[in-house]
Amino acid sequence: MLRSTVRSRSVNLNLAVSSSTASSLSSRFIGCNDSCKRYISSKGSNLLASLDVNNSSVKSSFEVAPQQRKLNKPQIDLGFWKSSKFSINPNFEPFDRSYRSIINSSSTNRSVMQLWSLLEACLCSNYVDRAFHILESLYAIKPHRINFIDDYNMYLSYLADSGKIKKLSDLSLKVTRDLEKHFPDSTYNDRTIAILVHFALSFSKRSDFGSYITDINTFFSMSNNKNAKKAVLKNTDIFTLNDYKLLRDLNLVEASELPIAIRNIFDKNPSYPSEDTEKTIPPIKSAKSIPETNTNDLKNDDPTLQQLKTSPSEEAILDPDDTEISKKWDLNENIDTIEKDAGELLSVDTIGMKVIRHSLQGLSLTETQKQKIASFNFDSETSILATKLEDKSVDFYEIYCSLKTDAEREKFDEFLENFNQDRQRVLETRSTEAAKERWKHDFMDAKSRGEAPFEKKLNVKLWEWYSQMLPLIKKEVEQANELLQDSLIDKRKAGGISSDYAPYLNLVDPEKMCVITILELLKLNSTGGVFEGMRTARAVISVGKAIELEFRSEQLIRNEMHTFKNVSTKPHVFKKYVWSAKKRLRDHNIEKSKIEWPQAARAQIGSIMISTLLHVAKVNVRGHDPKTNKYVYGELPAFSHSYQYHNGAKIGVLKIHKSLIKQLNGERLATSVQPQQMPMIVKPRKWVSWNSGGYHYSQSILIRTRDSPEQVAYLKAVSEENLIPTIYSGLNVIGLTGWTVNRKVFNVLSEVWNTGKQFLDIPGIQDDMVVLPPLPSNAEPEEVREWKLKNKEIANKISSDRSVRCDSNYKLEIARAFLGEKIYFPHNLDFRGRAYPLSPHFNHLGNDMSRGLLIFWKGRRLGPQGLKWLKVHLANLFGYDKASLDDRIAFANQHIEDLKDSAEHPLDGKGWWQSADKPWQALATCMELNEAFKLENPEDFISHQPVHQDGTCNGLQHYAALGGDVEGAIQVNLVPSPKPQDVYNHVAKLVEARLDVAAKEGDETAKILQGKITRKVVKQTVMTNVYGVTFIGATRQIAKQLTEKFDDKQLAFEYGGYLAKHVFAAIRESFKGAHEIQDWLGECSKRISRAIRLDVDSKSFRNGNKPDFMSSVIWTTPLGLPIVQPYRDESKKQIKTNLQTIFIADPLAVNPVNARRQKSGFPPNFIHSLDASHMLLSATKCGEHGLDFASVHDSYWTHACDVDKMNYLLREEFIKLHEVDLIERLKTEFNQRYKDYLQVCKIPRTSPLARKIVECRKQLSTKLGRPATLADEIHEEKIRKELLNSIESEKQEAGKNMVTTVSIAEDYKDIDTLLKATACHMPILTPLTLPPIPTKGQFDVQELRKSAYFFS
Amino acid sequence: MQLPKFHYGTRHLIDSTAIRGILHNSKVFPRSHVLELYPGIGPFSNEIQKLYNPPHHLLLEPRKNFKATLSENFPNLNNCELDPYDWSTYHILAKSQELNFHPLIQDWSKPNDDLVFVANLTNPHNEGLLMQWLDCITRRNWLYKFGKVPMIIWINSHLAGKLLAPYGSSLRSKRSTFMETLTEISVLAHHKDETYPGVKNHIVETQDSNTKPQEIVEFDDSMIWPIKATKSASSESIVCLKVVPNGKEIDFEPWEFITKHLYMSKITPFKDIADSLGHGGYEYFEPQFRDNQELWNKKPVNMTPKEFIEISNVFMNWPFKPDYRSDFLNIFSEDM
DNA sequence: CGCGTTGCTATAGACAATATCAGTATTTCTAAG
DNA sequence: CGTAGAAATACTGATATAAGTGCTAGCAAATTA
Repeated sequence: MLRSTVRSRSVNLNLAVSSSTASSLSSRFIGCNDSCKRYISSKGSNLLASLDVNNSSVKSSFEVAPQQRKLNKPQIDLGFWKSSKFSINPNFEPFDRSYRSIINSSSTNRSVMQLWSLLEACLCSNYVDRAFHILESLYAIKPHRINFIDDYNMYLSYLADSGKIKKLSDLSLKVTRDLEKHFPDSTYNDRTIAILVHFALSFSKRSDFGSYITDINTFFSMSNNKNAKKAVLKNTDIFTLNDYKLLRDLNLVEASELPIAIRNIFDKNPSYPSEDTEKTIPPIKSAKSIPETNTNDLKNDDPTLQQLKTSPSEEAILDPDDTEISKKWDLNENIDTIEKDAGELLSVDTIGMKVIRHSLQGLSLTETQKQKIASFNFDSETSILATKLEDKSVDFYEIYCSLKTDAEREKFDEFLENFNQDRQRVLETRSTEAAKERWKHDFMDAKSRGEAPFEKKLNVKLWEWYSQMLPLIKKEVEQANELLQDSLIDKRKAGGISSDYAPYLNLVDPEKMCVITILELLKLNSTGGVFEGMRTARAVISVGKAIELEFRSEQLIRNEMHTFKNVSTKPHVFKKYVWSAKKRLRDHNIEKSKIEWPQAARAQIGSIMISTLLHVAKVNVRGHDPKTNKYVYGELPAFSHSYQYHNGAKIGVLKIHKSLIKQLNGERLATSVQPQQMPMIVKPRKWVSWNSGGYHYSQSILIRTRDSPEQVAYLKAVSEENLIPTIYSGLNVIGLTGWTVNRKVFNVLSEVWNTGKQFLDIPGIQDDMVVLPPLPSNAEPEEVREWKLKNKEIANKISSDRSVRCDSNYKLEIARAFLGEKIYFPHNLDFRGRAYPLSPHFNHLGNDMSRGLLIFWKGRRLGPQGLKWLKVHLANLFGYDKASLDDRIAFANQHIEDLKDSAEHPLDGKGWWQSADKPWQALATCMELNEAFKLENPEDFISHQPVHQDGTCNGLQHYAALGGDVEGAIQVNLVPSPKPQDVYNHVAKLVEARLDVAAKEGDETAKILQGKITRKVVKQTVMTNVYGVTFIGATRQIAKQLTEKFDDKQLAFEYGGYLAKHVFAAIRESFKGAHEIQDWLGECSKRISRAIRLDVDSKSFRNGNKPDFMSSVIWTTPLGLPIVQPYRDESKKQIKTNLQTIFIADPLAVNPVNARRQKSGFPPNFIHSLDASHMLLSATKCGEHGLDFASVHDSYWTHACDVDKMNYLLREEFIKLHEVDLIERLKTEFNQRYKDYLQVCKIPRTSPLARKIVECRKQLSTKLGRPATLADEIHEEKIRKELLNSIESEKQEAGKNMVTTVSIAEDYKDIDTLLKATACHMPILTPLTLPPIPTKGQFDVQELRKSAYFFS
Repeated sequence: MQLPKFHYGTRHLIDSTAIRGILHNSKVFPRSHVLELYPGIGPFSNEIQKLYNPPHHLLLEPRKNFKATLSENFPNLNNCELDPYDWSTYHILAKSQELNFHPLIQDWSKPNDDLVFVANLTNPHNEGLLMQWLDCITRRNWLYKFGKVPMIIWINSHLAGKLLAPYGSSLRSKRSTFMETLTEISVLAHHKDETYPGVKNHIVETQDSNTKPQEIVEFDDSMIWPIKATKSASSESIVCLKVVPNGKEIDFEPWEFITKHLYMSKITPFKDIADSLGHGGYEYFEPQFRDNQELWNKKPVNMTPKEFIEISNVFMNWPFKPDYRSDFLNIFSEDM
C-alpha cells in the first residue's frame, strides 16, 4: 500500500509534465507521419486549438517531432481531461499487475471483505467477543493495517451501545489497552473519540454527570485535528440528536462546530424539544385536546399563505433545505414531542389531516377535492401496492391538472413532495410487511368464510406456509445462537450451519426472512430456462441477497433512529426539517457502507431458508392411482428439489407444482408478490457520489458493475475527486422528470387483460401444455429427435408466453398502484455510461405497452409546433417515419377519422391503432390528439404525451462523425437533406444489387433470393453491425426474418448465411469510414488486452514464458467517466449449501483478461459510451432550459411543444461532443495509460532480429545461471526504464547503454514487415504500439446543425 | 502400408495376427452381411475380407484422410463413403439397389446370425455416437430393427471402463447399469499392460456378471497405430468389445427416469434422494420400501438391474408421480 | 520449417453445473518420551 | 507437559454426467512428419 502510494506520487509528477506536452506522448513508436496525415485534408482545423509544446520548459524523455499535430484542447472541458489524467495514475494498486484471487476461504486466509461482513454480522447480533477475534484476524492482514482503526471503531461503537460496558473508565481503558497490546500498529482517530464522547454523554442522567464533562473535554483534546471538535462531531452516525443538543446546552461545543444538517435543525426550530420540555409539557393523551391546537394552527397560518400566493417566484424553490421556505413553514407550526402509544397515534393522524388541509389552502381546489386529500392517509404503513384500488379515492394527477396557475401547480407539487415522504419510506422499506399483511388478511377472510382446501386462494396458502415456516426458522436461529455462544473458536458444524455463517442468520427478523424467502421463490418462477420452476443456485443466491438487502435497509433506518432517538417526527412541519437532515445524513451513511456479504454466506442463508420452506409448503392435488384406477386427493410439497441434465451438465432445479403454477398464472401477482424496486413518488436522491443517489433507503451504485472490483475502483477514484459532475447532473435531470400513468390507456389495457385472451403482444392465459402425442415405440432415432425438438419448442413457447404475460401482469399492477400519482424513475448507468431506470418492471424503457402507459406529469400547451410534432409522433409510431416531416403531418391529417374512432372506441371500433408499429403508444397519441381536436383551437391543448426524437442508427452517426465520413454521414442524416435517408433501405438496395450481379453469373441462391430483400430483412443486422455482430449472429437474425418467407428453418438458415455475407459487404462498402474506425478500435483493444505492465508481478507468471495478460481496455468518456471493460476469465467455484453445492464466481478475484471479449466488445462499447455522453449532455442542457426530458439510449423524449428546442439542444451537444477529434484523443489517452507496456509479438525465427534477440537471451541466461524466461526479460527492461528515468546522469547513461531484448526490438526499424511474415513462431517482447489512425474524411460535424432528420 | 498424416485421434490395431485372433474369438463370423462404421485405415476390414470374404461387406468411412488411405491400401474394400453419423445414411442403405446391402430382419427371440456391424470409435469424440447407438437397443430401431445384431467395437479403454464398471466403482453409472440390463458384453481384446483399462481388476471382478469368459487377445503398443492419440494424451490404450442385445424387455421410460435421477447423486442412499424423484417422493416411497430396508438404504452405485426395475415399478404405481415422459422438457436454453 | 490440424467461440444487456473422488494440506488426536 | 506422528478433516482440482454436433468462419494454439 505504502509502496504504491509513493510510486503513484512520483508518477503524478511525471504526469504533470506529460499533460502539458500531451501530444508528445502519442505515437512514440509509430512515427508521427500517420497522425499528421489524418488532418491534411481536414477542414476542421479551426478546432485544433493547440498546446504549445515549445513553451513547455520541461523536457520529456521523448523527443517531440516538430511536425507533429498538436492535440486539440477544447475551449470547454466536458470532464474528460481532469478525469482521464487522474485515472491514468489512480490512487490504488493497478489491477493488471498481478492476480488477486481470494477464492480460498480457509479461515486463516480470508479476504478483508469476508472478515468485514462477518465482523459486522457478529456485532449486529451482539457477539462482541467473537467480533474481537475477527478484529484480530483483520489486524493480521498486514496491507490492511492502515485502515484497521476503522474496523476497530466499528467494533467499539457497537460495544459502547451494547450495554456490556458499564463504566466510562472501562471503555476508555479498553481502548487504550487494545490499541497498545493487541493492535500496536494502529492509533485512534476522531471517530474513536466520537464514540467515547457519545458514550460519556449517555451518562447524562446521572447525578455525577459533572465529572464526565472533564472526560469529554479530555477526549476532544486527544484529537490531532486542528479543528478537533468539528472533526469529531462530523460522525453523525455515532451521535444522536440529543447528544448534539446536550453538547450545545452544556456549551461544550460551539454551534458552528456542529455539522450543517444538525445545525439547521437547531437553528430553525427554537422549539426543538429538549429534554426539559419533555418533562414539563404533559404528553397529549387523548384526542380531546386536539381541536384547540388545530384552530390555532389554522388561524395563525393565513398571513403566511397570503404571502405565499403573492410570491410565486420564491415558491419555485422546492428544496426543503432552503431557508426561505423553511421560515414560512415555521410560523404556523406547533411542535411537540409525543411518545408513542396507540391512543396517541390516532390523534396524531388527526392532526396530520388538519395540517394537510391547511397546507392546501390557497389552491383552487373544490371542497370535495380538499376533503379527499385531507382524508387521505399519508401516514399509512400500508404500501401503495397493497392498497386496494377502491380504497384509493384521490387522484393527484387529476387534481394537479385541475389547478389553474403555474404557481398553484408548483405549490401542489411541493405539497406532494413533502407529504409523500412517508409513503415513499413505506414503499421502499415495508414491502415485505405489506405482503405478509395481505396474506394474513386474505387468510382470515377465507377462514371466516370456511373455504374448502381446494379453493384456497394463493394468499391463503402463502400465509399458511409462512406461519409454519416461522417457528422452524426461529429454531434455526436459536441453534445458530447457541452455536455462537457455546464455543468461541470452535468452527465445527452444528445443526447444518457452521459458525462461519451463523451470525448472518441473526441479522434480520425471522418473520421478514420467511416472507422474503416465499416472495423470492415466487418471483423466480419460470426463470433460468426451467419449465415451471427455477435454478436452485439462483434461488439460493437471490434469497440470500434479498435478506442482505433487507438488512442493509434496516440498518439505515436503525442508524436514523439512533440519531433521532426520542425525537418525534409526527408534527408534519417539523418533520420537514428532520427529513432534510435525515436525507443529508443518509447520503453520508449510505456512502459509508462498503461491506458485502460473501457469496458463500448468501448461499448458506438462502439455502437454509429455502430448505425449510420446502418442508412446509404444501399444495392440495388430485392424482390418479393406477392400482385402483381412481382419483385420489393428497397434499404434496409445493416445491421439489431435483436435478436436470442440460447437455450433460447437471443443473439443480426447484420445481413448482403444477397446481400452484395454475394459480400463479391466474391471479394478480403484484398483490401477493411485492416487487421491491418501484418507481418513486418523491424525488429521487440526487446523485452525489458513486454510491449515493436514487432510492432513499437502499444503496444504489452509479454504475451497474458486474461485480468487478476494477470498475468500482476507477469509478470510486474519480467520484471521490469529484470529477464527474456532468454525469450526475444528467442523471438527476432524468430522475427528476415527473411521470404519471395514462389512465385512459390503462383502462383499455385493463379491460383487455381481464378477458384473459391474447391481444396484441400480450399472450393469453395458458394453463396446460399441449404436447405432441408420443411416438410408436420403434420410431427411428431421427423421428424421436424431431419429436423432442418440437416438444421443446412448444414448451419453450408456452414458458415464454407465460413469462411475458406474467411480466405484463406486473406492469399492469404496478401501473394500477400508481394511478394518479406523480412518479419518478431514478436512474443509474451500465458500465458504458448508458442510463437505465432502477425500477425494473415498469418504466419508460420497457416495451410498447409500458411506454403507452406513461405520460409526463407536467402538461404543456401544444402551440402550433407542438401540434405538428404530435402528429409527426403519431406517424412515427405507425412506422411512417421515413417520409419528410410534412408528409408525416399529412399522414396524421389523413387519418383524423381513424384516430377519432380509435380514441373513442379503442376496443369496439375499427381498431386502427392496433395496426400501428407501436400500438399502445399510438393509442395514447390518438387519444391525446383527439382531445386536442375537441378544443376550438387544438393548439391550446395541454399535452402530457412525450414525443420521441430518434437518431437514425445512432451508432453509425457517431462513427460517421468520428471518421469524418461524408458518404456515411449522408446516409445517417448528419447532412441536411430534404427527405430523411433510410439506411436500412439503402443497404437493402445495395444487397439487392449485389444479388442481381450474382444471379447473372448463375448463382442459384441469388436467383431465389432476388426481390425478397426488404428493409426489414436487413434492419437488425445493419443496426447490430455497429455492436460488432458476428457473421453467425447476423445469419441467425436474417434467418429469423426469412423463416416467414420460407418456412423451412434449415433453408432459411442457409440463405441467411448467404445474405449475411452480402449485407456485411454492403455495409462495409457504404460506411467505409465507420469501418476503418471500427477496425482501428478493434486492433487497439486487441493489443491492449495482450499487453503486459513493466512492473508486473512476476509471481503471476505461472509459466515464465507464457505470461497471463491482465490489462483490460480502459478509457475515459468525454464526460470524464472512466470505463473499464469487465471482461475477464471468471474462476467459478463450487460452494456447499444445505441443498446442494452451487457454482458461482468469486466476485473479488482478478483474473487474466478475456482478450477475445475485450476485443469484440470495445468498438461497440466505445460508441455506446459516446452516445451515452451525448444523452447525458443533452439531458443536462434540457434540464437547464426547463424541459422535461427522458431517453431510451438514442431516443430522446420531451413535450410536443418543446421538441424544437430539444432538437436544437441535442444538435448543439452532439457538435460539442464531436468538435474534438475523439479518436485522436483516445489514442493519446491510450498511449499515456499504457505507456511502457510491452506486447508479445511473434516473428520468424530466421529473421535477423530474431537472431539478435536469441543472442541477447543467451547472455541473460548465462547471467542468471538458468534459462531466461519472458518474465526475466520484462524484469530487465524494467531496470532499463528505471535507469533511463533516473535523475542521476550516470544512471541515465547506464540505461542508454543497457541492451535488453525489448530495446533491440525497439531499435529495429522494420518490425511491421516481420510481423506480417507468414510463419511467425518466435515470441518476442516489443513496446506496446498502437496502429495509425485512419485518415479523417471531409465531413464537418458543424453541418448537422441544419439537418432536420438527424434526430427525428 | 500407407498411413495418413493425421488421424483425428482414431487408433487401430494393425497387427493381423491379433486381428485374426479377435475375429476368431468373437464367434460371429462368417456372416453374410458385415457393415463397418468408421473403419479408419482399414486393417480390421482387410482381415475380415481376407478371412471370410462376406458376400455383403460394406464400409462407411467418409473422413478424407482415411478414405484416401483406404482406397490406396485396400482397393478391394467397398467403402461407400457415407457418414455413419447421419441417420439418413441407413435409410439410403436400405433403399439403395446399388449398394445391395439388405440384411434379413430376424426375430428378437434368437441372436441374429445374418448381420454384424463393426465400428472403430476410438476417437473420444465419438463417445456420444456410441451412446446413441446403444440407446437404439431400447427402441429396437436403427440397425437393431434387424434383430439381436452383434456389434464389435473398438473404443478407448476409458470408455470401456465406463461400460463395464462394476458395482461400487466410481465409474459405475447409468450406462453401466444399462449395459448390464440390456446387453451381453464381452471383451475381445485389450492391451497387455492393462489389467483393465481405467478400472482395477475389472475383468476378474465382473467376469461372472457381465463379461462372458472368452479367450481374450492381448496386444502391445507396437501393434497400435498411432500409439498415442495426442502427444499429451494419457497412456490408456484401446479395447475391442462385443456387444449383443440380450433381448430383455423393460418399460424403458420410467426406468430411464429413475436411473437418471438416482444416479445423479450416486453414492447417496435411495432414501435420501427419493425426494428428488418428484413432489413428495420420500413420503411415497418410504412406506413402499419399509420391508426392503436393504434397498431403501442402498446407494445407486450398488443397485442391481433388478432393483432399478423394482423401483421403477413402484414408481409407476404412484398416483402423484411426475410426468416422467416429458422430463426432458423441464429445462431448455433460454435463448431462442 | 513450412505445413495442415484441432479447438474454441460467436451482439449487448443481465442473472449463475454439480456430485464425487483422489490427492494434498491442515488440524486434531493420541500416545510414548 | 510438550511433542512427534498418526488419524481425521478440510481443501483443491479433476472428472463424469447426456447423447445429435441447430451451422460456418476466423483466429489461436498445439501437434507432427
